[in-house]
Amino acid sequence: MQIEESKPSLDLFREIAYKNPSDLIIGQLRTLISNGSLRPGDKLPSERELSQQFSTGRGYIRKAIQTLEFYGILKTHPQRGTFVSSLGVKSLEGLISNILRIEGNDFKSLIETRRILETQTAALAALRATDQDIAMLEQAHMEFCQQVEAGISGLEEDLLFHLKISECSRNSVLSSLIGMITPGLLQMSRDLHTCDQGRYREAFLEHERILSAIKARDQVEAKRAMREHMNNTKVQKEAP
Amino acid sequence: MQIEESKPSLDLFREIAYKNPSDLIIGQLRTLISNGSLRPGDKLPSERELSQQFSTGRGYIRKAIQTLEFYGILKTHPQRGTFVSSLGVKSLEGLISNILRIEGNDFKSLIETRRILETQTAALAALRATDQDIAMLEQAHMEFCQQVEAGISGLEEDLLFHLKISECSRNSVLSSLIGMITPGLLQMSRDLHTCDQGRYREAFLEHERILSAIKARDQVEAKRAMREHMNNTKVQKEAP
DNA sequence: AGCGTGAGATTGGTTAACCAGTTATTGGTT
DNA sequence: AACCAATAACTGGTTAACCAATCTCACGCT
Repeated sequence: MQIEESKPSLDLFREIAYKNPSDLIIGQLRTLISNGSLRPGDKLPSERELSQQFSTGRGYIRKAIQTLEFYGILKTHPQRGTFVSSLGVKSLEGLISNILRIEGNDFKSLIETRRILETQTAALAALRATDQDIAMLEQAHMEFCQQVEAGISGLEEDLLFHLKISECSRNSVLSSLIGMITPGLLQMSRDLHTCDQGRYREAFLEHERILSAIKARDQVEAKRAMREHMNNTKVQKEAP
Repeated sequence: MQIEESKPSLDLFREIAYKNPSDLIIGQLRTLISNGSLRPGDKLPSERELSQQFSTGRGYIRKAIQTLEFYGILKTHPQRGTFVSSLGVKSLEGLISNILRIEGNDFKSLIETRRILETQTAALAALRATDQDIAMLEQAHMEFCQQVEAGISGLEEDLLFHLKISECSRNSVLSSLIGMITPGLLQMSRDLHTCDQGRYREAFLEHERILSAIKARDQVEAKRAMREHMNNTKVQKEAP
């Protein structure tokens, strides 16, 4: 566990090692569940008891519990106590390990996932967009166009166009997920200067195709256009 | 805004109205960004100042900041301050509204999203699974089989099988996302008794097909098998 | 004038204490 | 013995105070 040695040369490692205390607590809770000390449906010890059992502040216990509740693993009733979800032990273990792994969201996975989400979202948008939605989309597209014409990067407007599409999909989960993974990508994209200026004119045309497909309610074409857009947008990093 | 009226007949509404204070703060921060009071790159006022400006506890400020940081909108440096991400104003607005909408994760969206994620994940697993991965998968499948044979529900093992597949996809983001949406679905599925006992035998066979496809490294077949599995698993609620 | 330097103010991080509501216990009554 | 009520203990929710690291800025030395 004592990863923090004398050489802070690689800051990446330090950032991984310096996990929030609450993440450690989540891990501890997982072992408790594995041990069988905490069975589904059981009531957790009080926050105070946990805090002194783990010898840490109660705030971290609270945060860990909130995280676990967000993922549906715990359920806390105010003034009554916190309870383990009625899922099975194995499921809980798997889920928690998944949660812990959420930090190592690497680059390629982000891009790949975005590709998947956006592609499907475009198809759904073509299926479900209302006339009002399409008007919104057109406006967003127009703003992007203006930025590109003005020679500005238009990265934000690009993102905004995609967010609007996700809203048109009428799928709140998809929309949320895209909103979650997009900022990181955008940041990386900006840091690496992935897109040269000429790229944006292409992107504009691709957007236009996507928009047309959605307007025409053509699912397969929307999907295809978005997939192509994603392929072109892909960060050219390992390309020789 | 004053939704909480005199009639608490519909508890659903109360639950929506009783948002965490931090969510309200997130909304406030959004208006600050919209106003232009908070421009990208700017340093936020100190947590204390914010807390008294919003007349609320500092803990809620902290929680809101943490949430916004998780989504990549803020970046906080210990002992230095919290800063607005260098994304554009419009993007920030769009993202935050997305975050606020994250609560209303409805049913159909969850199922639809799961279908999308799992389908693609299966294809990736077929592409990337190592021999060791496949051994894991087979063991998970076997355990599911045993549960079904024993007449037990096997809901947990079912989930575990899918989680293992997501791990095989070698895509940390996809894996995380599936881990995030699965518990809620599982809970609903259990509450509604979606799957009768006979269903599990079918599910077992479908799992077997998916596993075979992955073993054969056949992407399209894995995708197809998983899609069929999802179609059959789909909650039959609005079916006549 | 220019540059260190150190005290003070300010920051996010952390902990302890307080509050309102629930639950368990205990004592008395029937 | 059985039941009920009042009280004490305990719960999560919330706030205020403390801590170490950092930054700012004025002062003094060169």
